[in-house]
Amino acid sequence: MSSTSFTDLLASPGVDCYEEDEDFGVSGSVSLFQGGGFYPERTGSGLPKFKTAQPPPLPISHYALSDFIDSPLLLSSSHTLISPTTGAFPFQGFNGTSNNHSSDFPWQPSSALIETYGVQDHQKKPYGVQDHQKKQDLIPHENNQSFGSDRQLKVPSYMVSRNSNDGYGWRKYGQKQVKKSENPRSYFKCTYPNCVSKKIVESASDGQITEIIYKGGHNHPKPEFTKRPSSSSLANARRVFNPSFVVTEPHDQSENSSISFDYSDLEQKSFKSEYGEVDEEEDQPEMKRLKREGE
DNA sequence: AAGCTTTGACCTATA
DNA sequence: TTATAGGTCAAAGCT
Repeated sequence: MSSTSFTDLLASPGVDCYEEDEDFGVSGSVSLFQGGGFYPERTGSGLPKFKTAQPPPLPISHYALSDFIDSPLLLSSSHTLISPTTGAFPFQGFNGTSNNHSSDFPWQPSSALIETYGVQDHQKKPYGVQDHQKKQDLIPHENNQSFGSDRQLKVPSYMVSRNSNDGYGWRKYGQKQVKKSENPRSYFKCTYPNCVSKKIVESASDGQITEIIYKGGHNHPKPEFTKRPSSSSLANARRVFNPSFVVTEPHDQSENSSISFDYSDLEQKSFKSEYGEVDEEEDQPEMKRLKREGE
């Protein structure tokens, strides 16, 4: 197991390229656990402090993905692996047989900075500088070829611009063309009252999500949705986003020294909502829209 | 009518 | 100190 390579994981039948969305990154976020828990980082004023959260000493993303995967830190602390193709956790031994009470936990611990990368993007453009350098380090180029013709990764624009179906409600509050990427970034805030969680979605012109960055954490449980999508197309559309892997970075220096991967906790907390209901839970506004259109 | 996206302007951090 | 880039605001329009 310790020799599991990125390629192996890619080839693994257990890796479902159509697994769920980036929220696994959220669920798999790590840095918040060792510090005593949830940390929507806040300044003294109560505002989230994102900029100061650059943790140079030991960001995971400085390591090769294979190292990350092989890390006993990761393996020993959970039953899970991050799928390099999906960014999802296979959750071995957690196929719904475990505690499924996702609603039992008061909040979704998604406060770590999470970056998920769409695979296609890496073959068409190299990342440039700084963080992107790190990203490249995490991407075994040999494996990029595996995604060569994977056109099913195309993501409808509504997915990109809305919420990428992680179960939370997101409202777009800005878009910007940034220099270090050829793709525009869309800025989203969680629509839940008083929730400071944000995410930045970088998407290519053709609608492919190339990167998602989560900032801040949700201070509320994931909304429960009861709607069941009848549209297979919508379901399919939702599935096409295929983050190649998840990188987490603690963005609080206080957490640099020890990065904990307590996924077991996360499993219990979020798995149901991810695997059990996530197919049913839709982008809430999107569903409203579709519903309206159907009427 | 509410909630969303769009988009230009503005603010702030960084080199 | 200044220029630049990234992030956010907020008005307007749309669904």
